[in-house]
Amino acid sequence: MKQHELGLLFDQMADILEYRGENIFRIRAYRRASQNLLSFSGDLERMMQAGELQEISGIGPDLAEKITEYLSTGRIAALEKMRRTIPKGLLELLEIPGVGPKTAQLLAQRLRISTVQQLEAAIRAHTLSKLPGFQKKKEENILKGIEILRKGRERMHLGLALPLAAQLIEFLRKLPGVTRVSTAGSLRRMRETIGDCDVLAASARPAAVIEAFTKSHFCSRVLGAGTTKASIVTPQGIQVDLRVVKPESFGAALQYFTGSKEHNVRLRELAIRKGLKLNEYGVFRTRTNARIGGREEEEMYKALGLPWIPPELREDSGELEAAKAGRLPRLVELRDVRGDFHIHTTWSDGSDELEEMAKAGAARGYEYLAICDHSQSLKFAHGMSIPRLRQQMRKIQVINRSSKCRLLMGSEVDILAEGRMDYPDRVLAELDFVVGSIHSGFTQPKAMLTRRLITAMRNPYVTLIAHPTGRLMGQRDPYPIDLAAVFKAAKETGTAMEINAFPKRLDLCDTAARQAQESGVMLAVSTDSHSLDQLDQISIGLGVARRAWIEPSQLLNCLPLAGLREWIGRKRDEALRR
DNA sequence: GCCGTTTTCGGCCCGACTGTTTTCAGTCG
Repeated sequence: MKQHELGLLFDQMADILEYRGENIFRIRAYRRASQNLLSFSGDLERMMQAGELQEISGIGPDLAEKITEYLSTGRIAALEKMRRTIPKGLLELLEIPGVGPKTAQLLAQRLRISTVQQLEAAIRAHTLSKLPGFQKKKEENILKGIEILRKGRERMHLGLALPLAAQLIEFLRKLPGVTRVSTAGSLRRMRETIGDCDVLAASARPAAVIEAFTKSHFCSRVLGAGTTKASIVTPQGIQVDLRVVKPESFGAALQYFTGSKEHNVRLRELAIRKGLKLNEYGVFRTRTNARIGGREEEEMYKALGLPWIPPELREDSGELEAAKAGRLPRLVELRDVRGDFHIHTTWSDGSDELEEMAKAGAARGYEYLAICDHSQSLKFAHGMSIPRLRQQMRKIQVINRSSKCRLLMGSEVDILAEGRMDYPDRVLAELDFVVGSIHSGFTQPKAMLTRRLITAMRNPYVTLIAHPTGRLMGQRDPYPIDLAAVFKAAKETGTAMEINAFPKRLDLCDTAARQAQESGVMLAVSTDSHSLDQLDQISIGLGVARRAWIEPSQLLNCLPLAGLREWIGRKRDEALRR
């Protein structure tokens, strides 16, 4: 997680440089380094020791040195020095939407304002209007910005954004003159949280679409609307940005608005070197301004000599290099998935019956579903005693006689404080599929939690470690574990690691999952469904898997039933032979 | 501050919207 801390620190350095009005390209270098570190999935410490930090894109000699300094001392002297050159509290001003470096500079130098409170008081006292270029409207905008900042600029998770996006798309598709519609932005890239919903439409008459949109029931407040784009807030308080382009530019606009920004910047740099120019209207020859594509997204990449890159990979985290070398992964898709694991029913804390789950699995074309209700210790979730577990196993065997989708006899077994499992091995041996998970003792030190997980993985019957870091977005931070050590043990013991598809969990997260996949660990997407409809959340988990560059061969769900049984059996055999 | 199938120096992505000083700087994505 050091890369995350460093990413934030470099971003702060960029803020300060920007406030001081320094070289824009130097600022950009810090921003790019920040972004790349935030999405970096490798082992920073190891790279530092091997002297490989400069292999990270955007990291040169200077920043490599700053990273080394931070990893060894926990500080960056240059940043501390920079902080002393700006008024205290000023960085907070820059957080206000609508306040950039120029405004902050003006406020600090002319009115000695350097905190949000001071700024608010000054607006209420109308002292801002004394500044050049400040009138009523601008004051109002800043007040609105402060309000948004206070609300915490909440990002919503994908589970909320996807249904809204589906409704928006249906609405837009029905408007007269609209020929194509798509999500864009972080939503299309399947980021785990979304700042605002980006939607793109193609129409020969964009202004009419914008008007219909801002007058629709989706809109409770218009933040801004021109002839080709509009930003609104829905009654639920979600910001939606709509762009409308001519059909011949749809591909270019889709590419452009899907981002990420870093991916696009790299793409345009590449274009310049090839004598081309990219924008949201198409791809053009720089010299003649002749347009050579833009109706389809593929054309944009093709013009640069690249294959189409799946949106989930567009984070400037190696996808352009892979595309150039013809080594893009064949990402896992829903049609590769043959089953789901970690399913709860009325036997513990789920709300639907075994039979209904079997039918729902068959309806999705699944070969199998692993039923994994809670184990005996987890009283509040109606964890099952051993006799009750055996009763459920008998029931499953009966259902399997007539079910198209096979139910696997499984359990979500608590990993107890010392790494011992909540059922004895003789009981685990009766099960087809054992999920191990931690539900208690989250506050143990890192070393102890890590040892606890590794001990569980050494158990021959444990197939899968569920939600390995235990995080709940907005509620509980991940508990501290040594991921590299856990993945090493997973690889050695033949234990799979879960990508839990529950929208608040998404655990492993994208970067951790990529680290696991690069370590050669088998992964599994499971929905942790507690009801029938939650089985659909598999697509959210697959989004994470795709962001982690996972191919079908690296995902347990893609094995046919026989192959799955073989994979589970291999670990049991090898462990018992020792 | 980074980076290289034009370059180890001299470049570095592009456009919409807003408010306003009415021609463009500032901010955002």
